[in-house]
Amino acid sequence: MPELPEVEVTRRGVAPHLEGRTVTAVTLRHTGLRWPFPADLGTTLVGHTIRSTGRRGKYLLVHFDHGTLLIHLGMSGHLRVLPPDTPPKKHDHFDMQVGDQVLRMSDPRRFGAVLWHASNEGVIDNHLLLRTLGVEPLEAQFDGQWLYKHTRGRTASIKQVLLAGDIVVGVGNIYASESLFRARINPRIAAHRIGLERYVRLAQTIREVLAEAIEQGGSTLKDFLAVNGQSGYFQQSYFVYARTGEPCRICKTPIRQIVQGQRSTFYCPNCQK
DNA sequence: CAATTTACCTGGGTGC
DNA sequence: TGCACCCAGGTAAATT
Repeated sequence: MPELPEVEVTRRGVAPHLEGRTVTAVTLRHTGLRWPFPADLGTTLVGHTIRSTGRRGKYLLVHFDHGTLLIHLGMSGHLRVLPPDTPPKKHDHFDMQVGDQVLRMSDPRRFGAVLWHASNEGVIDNHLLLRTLGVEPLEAQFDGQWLYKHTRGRTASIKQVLLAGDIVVGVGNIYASESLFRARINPRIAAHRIGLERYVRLAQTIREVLAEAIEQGGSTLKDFLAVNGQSGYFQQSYFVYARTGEPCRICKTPIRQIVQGQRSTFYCPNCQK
């Protein structure tokens, strides 16, 4: 499922095909995904030129002079750049033709989103879905101090607090488990009981894991495919995720799987204290 | 009131 | 072949 690295890999993949090009057509094959598609999206976009692309958390941003298109891949979405005459498949719900190519969004489970934020509604960071997000994990503001400061008074487990996204964004289920393993922190520990020293280590491993995953083209589990149709291979680097019962790569102890907040967590009971 | 928990959306995969 | 069930990310509602 697309987490921050997959979204960033997607952004880098589509950006050269989008930036500086003009939208010539929009095709919708469904009424919407998580939310209805914006009304008159074709009218809004056709004839307008894409100025740049960006990303906020797991939201892919396509900037125009008059507003920003927000694309969220949900858990099963992906984007491809294709020749416009490519026949659409069952779950290809959204096409945006740019120049002589088409940006096509497929999302079988339709947990994703395509939204429009007009410039006259204010800066994109004020968007209802973006304004409550935590800091970007790869930007300078995010460090051990930041984690420590914002976890005082948080009694939930560190795993769930990472996933919540209000302190730091983009750390989904896979990378939360992987980061905590590398930082040697037990995912069940209450966030407010973890000290500054361990948070410095955790911030560092979160940065490392995400940066590595981006370099390796993201992970491919189930539905995620990179823009060129090839899969990433970060999943080959997993230490704990989806390795229930398999020996820890460090100490050979069987990897344990537990449920926290209705989500699976994977960890090594020996390495992570 | 802020933090936390629960419910919800969808459809592919699994197991009976 | 069918079908109940599970799981996932992120939001909103409910609860503490």
